[in-house]
Amino acid sequence: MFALVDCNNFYVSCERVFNPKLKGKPVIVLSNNDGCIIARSEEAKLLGLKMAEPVFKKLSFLKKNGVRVFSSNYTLYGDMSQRVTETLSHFFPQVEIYSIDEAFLNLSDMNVDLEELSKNILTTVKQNTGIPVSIGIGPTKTLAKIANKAAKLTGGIFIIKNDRQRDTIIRNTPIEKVWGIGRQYSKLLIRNGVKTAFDFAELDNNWLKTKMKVIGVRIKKELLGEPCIPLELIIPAKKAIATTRAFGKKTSELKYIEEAVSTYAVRCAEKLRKQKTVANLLTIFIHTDPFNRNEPQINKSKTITLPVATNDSTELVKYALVCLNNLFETKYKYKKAGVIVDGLQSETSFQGNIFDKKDRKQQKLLLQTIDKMNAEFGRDKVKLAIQGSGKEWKLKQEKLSKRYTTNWEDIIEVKA
DNA sequence: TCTGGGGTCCTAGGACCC
DNA sequence: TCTGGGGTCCTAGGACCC
Repeated sequence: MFALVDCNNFYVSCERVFNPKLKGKPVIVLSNNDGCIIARSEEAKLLGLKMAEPVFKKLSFLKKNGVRVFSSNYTLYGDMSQRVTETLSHFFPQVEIYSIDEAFLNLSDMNVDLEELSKNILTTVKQNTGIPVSIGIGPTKTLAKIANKAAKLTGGIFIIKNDRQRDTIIRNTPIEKVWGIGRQYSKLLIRNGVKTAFDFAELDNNWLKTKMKVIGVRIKKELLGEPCIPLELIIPAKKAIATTRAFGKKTSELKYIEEAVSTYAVRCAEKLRKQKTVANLLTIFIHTDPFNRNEPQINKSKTITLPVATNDSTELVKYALVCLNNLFETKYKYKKAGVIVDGLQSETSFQGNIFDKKDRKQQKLLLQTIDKMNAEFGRDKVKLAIQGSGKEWKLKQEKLSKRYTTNWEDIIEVKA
């Protein structure tokens, strides 16, 4: 059996842990740049606020209904996520961290009453971290996901115990709610009369294979209780790393875009060094604001193969700027840029270049020192001059809460 | 005025190898 | 009139996830 533990309205719950006044009130958390609604408390959902809704369309509504609004605070959420995972790891040897707010558990060798176990998890996680979670249990990951959805309506726990229960629950699961069925497949399936997970499980394998390839067949098996997706216990190294952002305000100035792109490249280099990999492909993209129909639009990208795979900030910045200058045209107002590194290989064993005469030892030492200083004194305390101040393009984050758990200055004070 | 960011997997098709 | 067979690797594009 698999369990899926899912934190309820995770980002909102994180905010509530440190600000109990938010309990019982409608609360939402916004995406980067304070753009869209990406987390909602139950009260906010009841008000009819939708996921991914642009917040500017709702400003007066939010005010009228006393909705509390927060910018996303990933430093806080990341740390809280780790605390939840730690608690789960005490219970179980086999935990797969599936996302920032979800974990799969393997319950196969657990000789205990699942109901009791689930209750225990619920209360312990709540006690240790302050975060409420729901648990869905089923014979496959796909069914555990479905059970988890049901758990949200039944007090936090739902267990699919036998085939009869499985049949009932998949009959009541709309096809678009199934893990792995997105918008496009939903449309296709509904067109073909497949409305529920149960309908899907009855489909002919050949039809499935032509329409949805191996993925479709796998989902069908999972829905019928045959596990095809194993627990991933080791977090695999990333195969690509991206840093992409919309600017706080639009700009036509190459200088500012250079600052932003350099900063994104440095960020990618830092992420590469952290997982001890080097990249040999670099992609830069820039584009205008796709929502503004009145302005001329442009959306360009350029990918280059680096002469030697690297995680050196200065080198990535150098090539990123070459690409950018290649793409940039003065007449547009740019809204977003991004840097993506690809073709990642291990730092210690990658394909060299016989013409490369550069001494990399010295440079590596320098980068390690910078990483250490920035870890201690704060991001970008030591940075490249080209990165600039960021005040022309940095994110809008007007409703940011404190970093309660990772920053001494933000720690909560108790007055007695 | 204002609409997020960061990933993965699968497949088809072309280039290339012996 | 007639020109092999069996592979791998890479990339772009489309789907998905949170």
